[in-house]
Amino acid sequence: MTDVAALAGVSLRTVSRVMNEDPTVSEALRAKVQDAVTQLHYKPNLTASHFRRRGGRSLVVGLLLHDVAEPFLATVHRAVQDVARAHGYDVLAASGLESPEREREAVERLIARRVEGLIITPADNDHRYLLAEQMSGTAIVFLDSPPNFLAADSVVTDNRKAAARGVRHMLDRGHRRVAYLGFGTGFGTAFYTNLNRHLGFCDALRRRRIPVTDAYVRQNLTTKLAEQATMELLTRADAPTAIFSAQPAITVGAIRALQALKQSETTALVGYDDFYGADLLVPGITVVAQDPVKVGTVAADILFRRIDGDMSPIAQHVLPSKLVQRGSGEIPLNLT
Amino acid sequence: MTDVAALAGVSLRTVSRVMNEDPTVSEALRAKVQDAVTQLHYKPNLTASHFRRRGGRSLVVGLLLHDVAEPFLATVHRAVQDVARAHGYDVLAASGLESPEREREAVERLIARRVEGLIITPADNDHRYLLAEQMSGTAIVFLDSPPNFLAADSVVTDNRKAAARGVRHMLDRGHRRVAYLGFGTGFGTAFYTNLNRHLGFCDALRRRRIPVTDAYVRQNLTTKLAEQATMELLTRADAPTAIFSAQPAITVGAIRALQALKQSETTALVGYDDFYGADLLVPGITVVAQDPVKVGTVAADILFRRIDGDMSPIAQHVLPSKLVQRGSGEIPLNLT
DNA sequence: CTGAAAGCGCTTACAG
DNA sequence: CTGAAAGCGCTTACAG
Repeated sequence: MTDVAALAGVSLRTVSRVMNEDPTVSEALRAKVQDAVTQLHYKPNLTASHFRRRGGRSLVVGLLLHDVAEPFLATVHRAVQDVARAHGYDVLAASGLESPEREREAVERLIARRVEGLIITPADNDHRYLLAEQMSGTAIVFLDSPPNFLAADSVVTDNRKAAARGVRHMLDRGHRRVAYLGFGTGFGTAFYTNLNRHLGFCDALRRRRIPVTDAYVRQNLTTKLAEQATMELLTRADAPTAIFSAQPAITVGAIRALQALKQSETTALVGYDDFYGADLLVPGITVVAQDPVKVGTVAADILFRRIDGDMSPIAQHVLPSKLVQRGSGEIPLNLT
Repeated sequence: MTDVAALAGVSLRTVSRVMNEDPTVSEALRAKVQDAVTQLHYKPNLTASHFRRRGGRSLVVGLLLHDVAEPFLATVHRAVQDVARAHGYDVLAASGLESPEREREAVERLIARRVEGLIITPADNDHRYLLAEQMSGTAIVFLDSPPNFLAADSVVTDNRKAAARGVRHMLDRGHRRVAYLGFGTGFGTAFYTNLNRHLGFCDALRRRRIPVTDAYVRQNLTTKLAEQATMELLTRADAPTAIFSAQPAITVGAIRALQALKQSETTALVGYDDFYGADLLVPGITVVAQDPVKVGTVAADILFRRIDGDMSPIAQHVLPSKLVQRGSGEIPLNLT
């Protein structure tokens, strides 16, 4: 910029004004500066400019996800990007939060980059470490599960109600032996969402006065383990006739087992959250699903409202899930 | 940092050394500084530090993708993130490159942020606008399709060979009437990859002395349009008995049509690139697929090698695709 | 409407 | 081993 000023024969300040499209610059000077800019291939340095700017606004927000490649989160990411762009912000995303330590490390990194806001899908169960940052003015929104030991906005789904609804859907069709295939225990979002989906499962059974036992409950599953668990459950004497799966990865494992056992058409299956191809399977897979675009958009909207100075009380925003009937969940109990 | 120095009673330089874990600092001073840091809740400002650092290294690379939510690209993104993290870099990703203008806008933005490297899935057909940036030292790697009018590294797939192989797979099973369902014409990657896949399709036919006509070729499809095109093609008198689909979104459309016509088990289908659930369908969908993790890792490796000063000649890296047989591509010609 | 100067939070030769 | 000073590329009161 100094070079531009020198070549154009004006002061730094004038160049700065031209670059920022300040209207109070005479046309003649503007032209001279523009000429110098093109001659020197000058490109503004956003880093330097925001660094110096009032309040040191970086025009960057951070997004912490377990994995940007996970389809649901990838769609959330895109939605956040779109909102950010509309506000003139860029988004710095980090993945790989497989442990509380990794979450903190990634957060530190983003804080060091002076992001103005942070959207977090938590991997940790204790967010007091964010207090100082929050007090220094950084907006923080939690996604998928609320923070612990910290007052901050969050955007979550009605995990419990939605799961109950999915299970009830199968109970309505005569099933009484329903399996629950769950994932994480442990930390953060995995713990929170799985817990609530499991509670919803229990709610549905209890409401129908079906004894809630752990006999049909399997936790800590992956795709592979879900396949094995399903095989094992379905080959028991008192095998479940319906399955509720808490997550797409697990649903896929269950489907593999059902196909191997040739029971896809006879065992009811409802999964939590939609996945690509679910409608192409035979039967189509019935799911209770959240809308990832909505989740990302709402979270980003709240974040930018806070960044813009919104001081309204902190809130937990609960988004509804919807039941998508495709066939697998409508399979009735077979009274042979 | 000034505050920390004041509280610890040392100079700025000493604080800087401690923060950067410079070993030539006495233990006593280190302890004093650390105390001050914790007392003041001091957090280093990466922006300022890299801003001042030799060469103005930002430790950020930019990643331009059509859509971070697209499953293939989301996985590429994750791979790039992982490599970047290993190098101590963050990645700034931008989506929504639906036009050459948007590509340029996004690139300008990243340049203004002084990224040290750029990985681009091009939407434009003319990359001369990047020349100045390239000469100023920014590493640039193209993904999915090579640059035009610019000498830069690229990581692409053997689109033509892989498509030919997929088509040949069906010809080997007796088919002679094969349809090609393609996507973009127009700009950038969509144009390049679709063109080469189509050429591969033609290669395979020609090698078997099957006349290459446009009768079974449909371009510019989306999922919806692919479904319609497939319906239309299969209800003709001389309907094709095999289908080659150039992209997952299109493959899904074709599958819908095949299911609606109850011809999933009788019409051969091979798709380009794998997709979630392809192995769960009945029949499973045979695909020629690239490995997105590999694509992202290779591109990032090259980028960081360039950032680290590698001056070896610019190269086009061609990654192999593999044929994944799952059933749909092995359906033989039915000689009724 | 424009120029000269200070300063954002750091790092880095330069002395000592 | 450490301090005082300059400066990265900008913006912003302060004068004129």
